[in-house]
Amino acid sequence: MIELAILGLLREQDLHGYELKKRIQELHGSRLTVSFGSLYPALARLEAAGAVKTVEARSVARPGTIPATGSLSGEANAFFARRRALADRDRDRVTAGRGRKVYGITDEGHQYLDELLDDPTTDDKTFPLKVAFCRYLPAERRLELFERRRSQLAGVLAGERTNRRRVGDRIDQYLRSLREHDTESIQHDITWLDRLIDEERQSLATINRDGQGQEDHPS
Amino acid sequence: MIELAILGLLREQDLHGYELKKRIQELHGSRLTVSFGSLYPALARLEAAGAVKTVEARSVARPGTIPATGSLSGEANAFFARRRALADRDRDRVTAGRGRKVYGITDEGHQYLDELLDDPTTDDKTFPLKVAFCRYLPAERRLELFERRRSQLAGVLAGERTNRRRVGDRIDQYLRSLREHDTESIQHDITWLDRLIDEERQSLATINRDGQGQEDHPS
DNA sequence: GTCATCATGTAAGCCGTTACATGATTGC
DNA sequence: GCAATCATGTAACGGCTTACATGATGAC
Repeated sequence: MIELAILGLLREQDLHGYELKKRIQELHGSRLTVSFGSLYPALARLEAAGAVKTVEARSVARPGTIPATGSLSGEANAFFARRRALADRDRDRVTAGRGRKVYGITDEGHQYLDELLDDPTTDDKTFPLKVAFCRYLPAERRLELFERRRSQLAGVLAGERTNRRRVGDRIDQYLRSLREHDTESIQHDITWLDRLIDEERQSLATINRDGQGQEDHPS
Repeated sequence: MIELAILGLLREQDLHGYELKKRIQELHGSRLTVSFGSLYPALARLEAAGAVKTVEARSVARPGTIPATGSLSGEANAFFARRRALADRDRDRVTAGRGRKVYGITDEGHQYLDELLDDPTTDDKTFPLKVAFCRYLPAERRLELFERRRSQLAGVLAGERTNRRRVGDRIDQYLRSLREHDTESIQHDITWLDRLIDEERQSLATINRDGQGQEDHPS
């Protein structure tokens, strides 16, 4: 779900395609790689659908300007962004040919992102991506997301146990080792999810106790 | 690589498509699912290429007969197989229409499987499948397979460390948790591989010391 | 006699890739 | 001025899925 990745990243910050690609890899440690051949058409699709729009027309590329990489706090970041914007205006020449196309998310895009996050599928590919952007979900739905994935993995584990009984022995050592490792990996995932769920429940309880219901939903 | 799965399974035992599908799921605990829409064309492709052949013409389906599921030792298994084969001959009627098509691997198929296992790609999808059938590799190449995967994962881990430095903070708690969990998962994989590599080296050393070089290569 | 399961196949389509083509900018 | 990297795009193709179509067999 490349669109989820794009919208999730754009929701935080305007970005151009090339930078988006890098950020997508960063999200999920190179397990999630997208090629330009799928990224650019996806951006075009999203633009046609009105979910994103070109924020800054083709302009001269100057690396480091748009991405605003770095660990600045909100205020400082905004300050430097303003300074850069001014500097940019002075130096921008629309040279003929290609330049950056910086995309931003629209209101429809926000809505679409919401839908994508709300979609109940939580497979191995989609779930990590949803976690990466689950901060944009209200706490209740985030909790549901974690619990849905947990029950799914628990199901797989149960299936493997009955499976092991069916297949029984007559299995070679490497296959056995692979299966054991699989089971351990899934258990590791479940343990992680349990921690996430627990933390989420605690924070929910705190919010309810203190009566600040909306605080977690910066939509 | 559905062909690897098919050939790997057929190398142990003749099977028909429907049963193959179930066995493929079993291999890698439902992470690897194939649909009939890809399985049957793949079988047709492999048959056209001469890698597999139809062992038993379309006959009446009688579950449990061909698959020979169960945990029987080699001799007992062979005995019952012979008994079943006799019974089958008596009862086989080629009813018009569809029945099972049981496939077996050919000499070319063995060769192709060898090539597939030898191919150096060890991505998340392919590697587990190769481990599932690595018993068909000579010990040296099996060791190489494990080491190749290990170094690949080590690379990912190194990349993530530098990555973490670049991105720095300004990362939300869920994304941080996701990344930490990713790192742990990869480390878990590496630990597993280290165990496999160690065992492989020990067994190789034993073989070399006892001078039975060929014993591990039932090709 | 009918329903679930077993069993094989085809067709349309989705989602992604690789390979190709183009050009701008930066550092040396 | 030349190479590496940044940057955007297109076209062909690959592999797999879903949905559809068909039919046999066994259990009740």
